[in-house]
Amino acid sequence: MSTLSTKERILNSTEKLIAEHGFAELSIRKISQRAHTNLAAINYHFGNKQQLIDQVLERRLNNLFDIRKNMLDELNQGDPKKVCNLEQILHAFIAPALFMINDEHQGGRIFMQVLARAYAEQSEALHDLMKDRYTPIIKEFAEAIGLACPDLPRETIFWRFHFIIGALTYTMGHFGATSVARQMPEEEYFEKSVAELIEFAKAALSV
Amino acid sequence: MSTLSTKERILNSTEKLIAEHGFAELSIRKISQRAHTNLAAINYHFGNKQQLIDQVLERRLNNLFDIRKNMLDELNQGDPKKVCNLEQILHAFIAPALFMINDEHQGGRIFMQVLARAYAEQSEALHDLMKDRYTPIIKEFAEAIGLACPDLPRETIFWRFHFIIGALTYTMGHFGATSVARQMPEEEYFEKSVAELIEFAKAALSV
DNA sequence: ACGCAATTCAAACGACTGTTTAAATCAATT
DNA sequence: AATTGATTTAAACAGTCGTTTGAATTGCGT
Repeated sequence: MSTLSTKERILNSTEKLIAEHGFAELSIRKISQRAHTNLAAINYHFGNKQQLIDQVLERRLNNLFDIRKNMLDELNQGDPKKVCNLEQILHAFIAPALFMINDEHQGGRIFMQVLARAYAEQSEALHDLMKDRYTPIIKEFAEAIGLACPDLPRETIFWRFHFIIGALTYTMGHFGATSVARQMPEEEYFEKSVAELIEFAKAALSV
Repeated sequence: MSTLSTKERILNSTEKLIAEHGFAELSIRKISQRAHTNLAAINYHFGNKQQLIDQVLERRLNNLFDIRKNMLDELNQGDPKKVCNLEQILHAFIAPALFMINDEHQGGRIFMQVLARAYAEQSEALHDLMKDRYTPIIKEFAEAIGLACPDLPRETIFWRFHFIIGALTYTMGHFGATSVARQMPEEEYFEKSVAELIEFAKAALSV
């Protein structure tokens, strides 16, 4: 049916179905139907439904975290104590997430809706992934921001960064919805979102 | 069993079950069991499951919007063109939402997790409610912020306010989780959240 | 071309889903 | 006390759910 393997087709159709209709209506029958395969293929390749969902989340999140980490390391040049430019730090954190959304070919926007829903549902697998991979990188970014904003107390940095993550998460999850309401072309609106969010974060950290 | 009516007990148990286990595991059998009533009582009082969920959302959202609107009108003194203090405007928007969270007696924190989940699931009923009631009030606040920040372009106001709403929504949805991680008493942490979020929003609108 | 392992498939399992039906119970009015 | 309407109940309905089973099929190394 396609050049992709059964396993890949299952992962893709799962992602699309979650984005389109949420977790509530997600069934392995619909998944297998959309992936042009059999019911039992899912249990064969992934064990059970939950482990399939976990792998959908992991597949892209690991990628996002790697990109963020690499961009920060490039600024750092391997030295966590190096003082970097605030805008570049924020760019390294924000841009990969939003670029992933705009990567229509790879279904990035779809994934962000999936992620937003899994986050709200407080998925256990997602929580574990966050603790193991996300939190350490968050801390690295917080450290870098602290060095770039020497006038702000450590505690303030924590709070402001927390709120910036909130603004980013909200924007990612509602990107499709808001872009419809705008009158500019979607591509233009996307780039505007990235720029405005970075400007917003800079302003929030400047006082 | 209780002083509350069957209808109220159903609404409350629904809210609690969504907050505890999400929409995925929500069944009218569990709801009726927890409300100490019969299966068919739900269909009798609410028509069907979806209309029950809709009423759970509406019950509290209408209340939140009313409070916000009243607080803004008090600042305005009924005149939408009156220039108000930025901090007071932000307080009128942010505080009612966070106070609702802290109202443990009325189950406010529970509701905010419900709201976060419904929002992620892109509930149709919630979307309609937003369009009819939320959007107009958002616009009123945006107007008031615009008057309070004469140096910022109208478009910038739009973006920054959008991000502030994101930070607020994120904080509401994850309040339970983050408060566990903090070492200060919960009550203190709550008040700190409100103050920090208002300071954050002020900073984000000051440049 | 054979044999073995990996993969795919149809079918069935038991459990759970939302909703409907009609009978039973309750509360209030005449 | 009888009657009426509102409420609650138990039971059944027709689907869908995730998972398992064992047979059929495929593809690859020999």
